[in-house]
Amino acid sequence: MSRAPQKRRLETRAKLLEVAGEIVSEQGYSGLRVEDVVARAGVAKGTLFSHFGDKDGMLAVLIGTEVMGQLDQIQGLGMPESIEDLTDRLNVHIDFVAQDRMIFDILLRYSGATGAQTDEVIAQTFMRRCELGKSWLSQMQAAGLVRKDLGPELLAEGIEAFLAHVLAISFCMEHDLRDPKAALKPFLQAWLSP
Amino acid sequence: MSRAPQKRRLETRAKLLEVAGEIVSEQGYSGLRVEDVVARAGVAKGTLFSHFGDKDGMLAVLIGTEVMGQLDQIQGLGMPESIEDLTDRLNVHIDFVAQDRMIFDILLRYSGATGAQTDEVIAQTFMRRCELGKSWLSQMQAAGLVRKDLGPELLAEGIEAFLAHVLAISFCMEHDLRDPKAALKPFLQAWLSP
DNA sequence: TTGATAATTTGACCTTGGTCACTTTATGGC
DNA sequence: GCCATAAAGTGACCAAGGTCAAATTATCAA
Repeated sequence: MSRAPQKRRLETRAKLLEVAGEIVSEQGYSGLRVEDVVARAGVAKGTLFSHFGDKDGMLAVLIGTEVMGQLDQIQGLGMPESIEDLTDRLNVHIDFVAQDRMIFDILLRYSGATGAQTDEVIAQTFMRRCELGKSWLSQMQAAGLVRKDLGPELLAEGIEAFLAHVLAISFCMEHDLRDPKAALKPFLQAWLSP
Repeated sequence: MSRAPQKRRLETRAKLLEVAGEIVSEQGYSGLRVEDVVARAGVAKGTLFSHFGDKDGMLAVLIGTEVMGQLDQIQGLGMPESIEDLTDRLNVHIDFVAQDRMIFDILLRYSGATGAQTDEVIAQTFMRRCELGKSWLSQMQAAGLVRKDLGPELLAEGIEAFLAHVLAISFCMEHDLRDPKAALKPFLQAWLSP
């Protein structure tokens, strides 16, 4: 049983995240260097690792926070009026992830985490999006907009699968000819139509 | 226009792959170190990079070759007799990928490659599995075993999406409670049933 | 206040993938 | 065979993430 973190530690953590966020907004996620972060934050390298475990751990917090904000945006919109409407609500997320392969990799690496560690922001975003999907889908089922022969949980998870798929494809194509947003539509139509 | 590679180069490449394969069978893909490979192969470090670009490039060849062998196995079996039969044929692949997260990462990184570079083994495996899926699915459609309202191409790609999804999930759970092979079944039943 | 204990931070050091100017080796025309 | 040129290979060097014993700072009971 460990004690609560001291104020100093919380400040250090906040400073690291603040500085890292600045660097990301200047140079993107791929341009982030641990050395740069600690230099700007005025702490030693080891401090960063004691806070986040590794570089990916820190990126996970940054990215998870960002995705949480996006979910806040979508949250209030209420039940989608159609499958297409539902699909369109994923565009914010697709645009965000598609901008940098590193985002996709980090999301993939931290998407599970069993939900045991409640401090894993990314795992929380997945759970939250799934819950949101479930809620929307069961409403849409009731309204006859979505097939009823499958449970909303399976449907929601399937959407996650297609979402990841079109994003993965978009990174594979060197000169990405394929637009992930357009690619998602036929899958969700096929998956959700009554 | 570059000339054909000299015999010496082909030998060096073969030696590197042979040695790397040995190390993998001893220590797994995650345990592979570039230093070890070049030491055992008796070449300089730069040589490896001149052959494969980077470490992942060499892993891609190793893994791609392995997957090709698995496809050879499945190839001859002919049209699956049911959706469950089809699902079971993916078990070899699932078992292989699930053994080491690095395999999954490499597959994801190289799965596209536009098909432009014909030397990319992994891109070829994806195309081949998709073609195989398409062929099976259109036969199964004709036999009334699979829904006919969607084209075999979309169905095959959807299977890829679910396959990647259950594998991703299996890596996320720390003490992987979920068996990816079992997890795949409901998705494919839902996706393919008439 | 003070000393014991735990939390936090430090930075020298390590590991490992990757680079590139240079050397060695092969090839083809004369 | 001899030389010019390209292919192949070399290894010292670099970059960047990650480690950990030691030092510093906070907390709290006596």
